Amino acid sequence: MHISTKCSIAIHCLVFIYEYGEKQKVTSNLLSLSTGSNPVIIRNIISSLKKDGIISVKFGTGGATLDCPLNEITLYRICKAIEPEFVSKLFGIHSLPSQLCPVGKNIHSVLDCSYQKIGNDLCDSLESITLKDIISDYRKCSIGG
Amino acid sequence: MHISTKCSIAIHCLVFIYEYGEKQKVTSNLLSLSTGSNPVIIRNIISSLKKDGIISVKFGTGGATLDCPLNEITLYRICKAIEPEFVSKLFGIHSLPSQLCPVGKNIHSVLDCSYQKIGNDLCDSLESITLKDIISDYRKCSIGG
DNA sequence: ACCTCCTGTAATTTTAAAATTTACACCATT
DNA sequence: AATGGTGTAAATTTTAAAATTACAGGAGGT
Repeated sequence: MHISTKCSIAIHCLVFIYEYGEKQKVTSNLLSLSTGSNPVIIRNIISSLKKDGIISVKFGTGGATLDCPLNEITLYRICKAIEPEFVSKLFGIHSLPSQLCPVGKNIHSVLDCSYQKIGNDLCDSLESITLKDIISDYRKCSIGG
Repeated sequence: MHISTKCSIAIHCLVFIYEYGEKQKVTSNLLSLSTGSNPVIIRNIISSLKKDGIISVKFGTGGATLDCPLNEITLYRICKAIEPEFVSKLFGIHSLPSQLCPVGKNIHSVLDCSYQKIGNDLCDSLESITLKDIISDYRKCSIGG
């Protein structure tokens, strides 16, 4: 029901892999230290990104590398890879409206009309930002701080 | 971190009040039955909508009525009334990235750049839908089902 | 004046979802 | 065969949301 923290962690990982992946072996343990979250969470995220073809991981010996040009990796693609149903999960809907009440009986379809439109707009918005933009933001930020 | 179910319940209540508010006294108990959620949740939602001037409630004797033209009640206004910080809560961010890592140190600012843009787009989208649209969807839906 | 039905809120408990931890099979390199 | 990695499953802990309980107070009917 929200843009998951996993998505933020995924972006963190991708930035890390892009910036340091050629110099050193990027393991789930290293990413776990950098993000401050659990290695298993990292492995699950990495696994999702891998299935989508965004990155590839050397089996056995370990280490993740980007497998795709920066401008083809949109936020939409990342969110979708992490959680395929993220759009429908974005909206919380009360599950048991009364079927005896005319409003209760129809409220789900009514909400769907609006929520679908908002979901589509959100996807467009997520589609418009790529890892290329994010890397460029990162380089700007990391000069100062 | 998501568009709350409270928001869906609020919309449900507003439709109910608009459609039946003149014929009968709409109490929190009635809305609780129609939505299938707890009277206290309803009262809290009603209270938030009241503070925003969307509805008014007769004190003591009870009963809620719309206090505002339909086309001035946007989804943005409803979400904001229910949860003023809903935009920033939309995005989950891992809270403890390593400050020793250049990516970890800057990831929050980097994410903010993109998330702010997405948050703005979402607000525009929510602003574009009003209760007038929703009532009209409701009337279409309730003919068939 | 008193009873009833309602609102407004605080405090607690329950429920459900997310994240962490633990555990272990399997692969590649040395 | 020892080491350091991945890939998952299962159990536990943590956290946030929703429901419940409880009660003080207002307005109207009798």
